[in-house]
Amino acid sequence: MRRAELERSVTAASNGQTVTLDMVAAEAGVSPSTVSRILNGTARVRESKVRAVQAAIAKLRFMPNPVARSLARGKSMSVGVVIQTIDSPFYGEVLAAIENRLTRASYSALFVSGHWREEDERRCIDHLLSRRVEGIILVTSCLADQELTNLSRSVPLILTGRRLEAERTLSLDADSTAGARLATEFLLGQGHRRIAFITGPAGHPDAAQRLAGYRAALAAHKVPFAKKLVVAGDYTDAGGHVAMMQLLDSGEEFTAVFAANDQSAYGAMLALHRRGLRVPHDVSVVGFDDLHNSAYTIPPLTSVHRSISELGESAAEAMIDLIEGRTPLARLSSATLAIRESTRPLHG
Amino acid sequence: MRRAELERSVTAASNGQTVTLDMVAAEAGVSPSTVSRILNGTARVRESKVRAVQAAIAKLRFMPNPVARSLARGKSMSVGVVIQTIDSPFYGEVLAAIENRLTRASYSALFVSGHWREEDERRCIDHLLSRRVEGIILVTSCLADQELTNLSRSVPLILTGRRLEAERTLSLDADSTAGARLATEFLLGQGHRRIAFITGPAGHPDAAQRLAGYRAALAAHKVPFAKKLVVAGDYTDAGGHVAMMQLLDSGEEFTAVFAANDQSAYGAMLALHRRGLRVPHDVSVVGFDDLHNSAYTIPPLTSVHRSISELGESAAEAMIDLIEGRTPLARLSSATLAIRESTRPLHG
DNA sequence: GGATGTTTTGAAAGCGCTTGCAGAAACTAA
DNA sequence: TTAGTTTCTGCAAGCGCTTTCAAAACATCC
Repeated sequence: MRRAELERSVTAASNGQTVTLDMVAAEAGVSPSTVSRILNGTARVRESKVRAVQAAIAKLRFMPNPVARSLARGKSMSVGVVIQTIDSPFYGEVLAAIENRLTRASYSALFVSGHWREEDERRCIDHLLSRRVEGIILVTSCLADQELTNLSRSVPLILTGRRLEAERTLSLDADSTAGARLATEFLLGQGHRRIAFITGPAGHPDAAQRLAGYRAALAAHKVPFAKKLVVAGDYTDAGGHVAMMQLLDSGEEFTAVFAANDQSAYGAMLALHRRGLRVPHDVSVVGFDDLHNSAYTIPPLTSVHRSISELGESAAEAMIDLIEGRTPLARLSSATLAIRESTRPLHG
Repeated sequence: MRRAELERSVTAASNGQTVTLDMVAAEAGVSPSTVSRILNGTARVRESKVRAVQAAIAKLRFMPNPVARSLARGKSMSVGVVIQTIDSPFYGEVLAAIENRLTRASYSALFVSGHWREEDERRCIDHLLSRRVEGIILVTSCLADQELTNLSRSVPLILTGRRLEAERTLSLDADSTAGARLATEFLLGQGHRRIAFITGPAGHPDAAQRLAGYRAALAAHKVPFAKKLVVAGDYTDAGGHVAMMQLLDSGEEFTAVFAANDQSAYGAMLALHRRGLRVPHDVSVVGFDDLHNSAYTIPPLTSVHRSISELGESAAEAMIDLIEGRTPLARLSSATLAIRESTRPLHG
């Protein structure tokens, strides 16, 4: 049977001439329309013909040409996915999920990366549009609301990590605020009062939410917000490292730090390590995103977990709904905290 | 001008009716063929008409429909990219590079993941084939040589991390053997003699190369190969962790460990940490791939570096050459060692 | 058995763009 | 000015599939 599979692969592929629907029709002794109808189930066809056609299809190993199909139907069966950097663990997971869901619905995904540059992103979107994608999923975007609103007029949109009201547009906001609050409250609950925060890139809505969550938690616990404990990061390891160095240099006291994402936390932990501070003994660290890798850092990182693949799946699912005229129902399970070894009670 | 850009975006997109080449022709007062010729530069056209057409195109904001174009030309301008898991830092980097290069040549990439399962991979390939991709880049593959050879008969192939002779096929072997040898020799040079090795998944050609490189280095230095020092990993953090635990439990002595990839090394380092062994004080660790993250582990990991994005770019470049009938010249710069803080001279 | 109502089916006209072919135009040469 | 070239340019026929429309085939009923 191993042999058989091979056989199958070979013939399916190596047949020089491409088999067309017309050839199938000829072989089965029916008209092309009939074949098409059988293929798409768009009309009832006599059982005997169905069988004849199916036999012909099998014999010729016919595969409908999606390009022709797209042209005829005026639909491309593809959706664009804009991310900022493909090579980040976070985006990787999202993409995997999107691709997976989309493929199952026999759409295909066109990935493009905007590199966090407005201009690049605009070019990417134009590229997608010119490829006639039927919808665009923006996993984070640098563009202004106004511009996205306009875009939404020409193609359905899914936005993640951002809120926007527009026609045929769904914001799939993972509500980072709540997650950030959860993390901060956890630290507070462990007795920490001087909790530093490493931010995400300025101007990034999602990053703003995380800061907001941090502040909300402090406020709720009547812990004064100390501006000096907030240092700028940019969601990268390097940024987290620099931020922590700055913080340590500032002489400000703190017993815990909450980083706006895991990568920043990695950088921060390294900085602490270099300065001879131990995690969690001297400083507790919490991250956000719970990347796969975070269970294997030293020490394993406590982090806000928000099924990333669920986010991707939901986005894809919603996109399909939007394209096919249904009203998508977006429900994301809320964030939880993966508690590991990078945190400890203050006076434990 | 911010305003102007916006304007542009809007009109380009929101125009309800799709503008077709025929409309451009009408507007410019020429025949569709002429417009097409101007668009593709397939024939000389009177200067005055060229201008008229360009004006019409600009006025109508016409964008040629790639689907129609594909159908007419019989080319899809898209290439398939098969990887195993999209959500791994390594693949992420490769993809980014491939996407980047391909886009520049106005091809688009269709990514699919095979999840390390033969069957899945076969399905993916069928999917790509049915989408009429003009070539397939296999960033690692689970399939047998024979099957790939067959596949190569229907579409040009680029294989990375694997060697295969077939028509219209190029193996872009990053030569892991040399890299592995480099790493091992580095450890030997530092005085280590009992060097453990955590392998990649069994049956994976690339993993086999890494083991071969390790053995070659030992042999070259007349250090006996100790079977007991080789433990099975699977390229994941978890696998590396288990492998190291096993190794420690085995009671075998060693002063250094070389992991077949960075992720395994992360897992191994965590295992060492849990057992109270310090890196590099008690055990030196070397990884392979030099993921971005490896500069931020604790301690930062010494690792074999092989510009991943170069690999991706070259693969894409070669694919384009193959598709367009040129003979690709594949040159990959050789591996280097990124020396960081996870290793130290044995009697330093 | 013919009228009437239901399926089934095929012919043909696209979808938007490319291209071979041949006539029209613009030039050259005589 | 005319025949001979060399350029342009339009016509029309696809690319492979979908879909409308109406004819064909079959079933139903009085």
